[in-house]
Amino acid sequence: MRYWLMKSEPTEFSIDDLEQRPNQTEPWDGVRNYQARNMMRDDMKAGDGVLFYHSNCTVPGVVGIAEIAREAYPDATAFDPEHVHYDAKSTPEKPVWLMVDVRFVRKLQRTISLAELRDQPGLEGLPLIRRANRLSVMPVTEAQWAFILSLE
DNA sequence: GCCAACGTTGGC
DNA sequence: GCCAACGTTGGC
Repeated sequence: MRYWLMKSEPTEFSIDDLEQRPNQTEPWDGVRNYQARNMMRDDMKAGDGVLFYHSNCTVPGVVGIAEIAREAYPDATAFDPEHVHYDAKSTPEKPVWLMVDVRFVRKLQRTISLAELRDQPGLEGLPLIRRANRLSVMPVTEAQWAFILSLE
């Protein structure tokens, strides 16, 4: 089993939105970065743990836990010219972009903020806290997972 | 294949 | 709203 951190802008899709979805499950569409796509395609398995991270908001940080509910499959929003995530490179015959389904597990009792994570000795290797990191999906080691959740 | 221009991310 | 970082695009 692997662990991940996935970013979402709460104004677009928040941990509360996920909790309220039918089956508490949501397709994670809109990933348009090859590195993130490759990790989803090659390494994400059903049951993997996900730290749900709120970005671009008042207090960016980890706000909840989710899990991978369905492994990578074509992101249909790329096929729709009307959709904001449309990409002409991707077709149903040769899909370029993939998504996974994510299922709600629980909210954290409090937000573990980016600022707090930056202050932790031992998290230096976490891609999230590298300067200006823009990956929206990134791996988290089992030790990092346990350590971050121990801060709760 | 290089690299400047451009667009996006995301913290602050 | 600003802007640094960085991925992508496209001219050459």
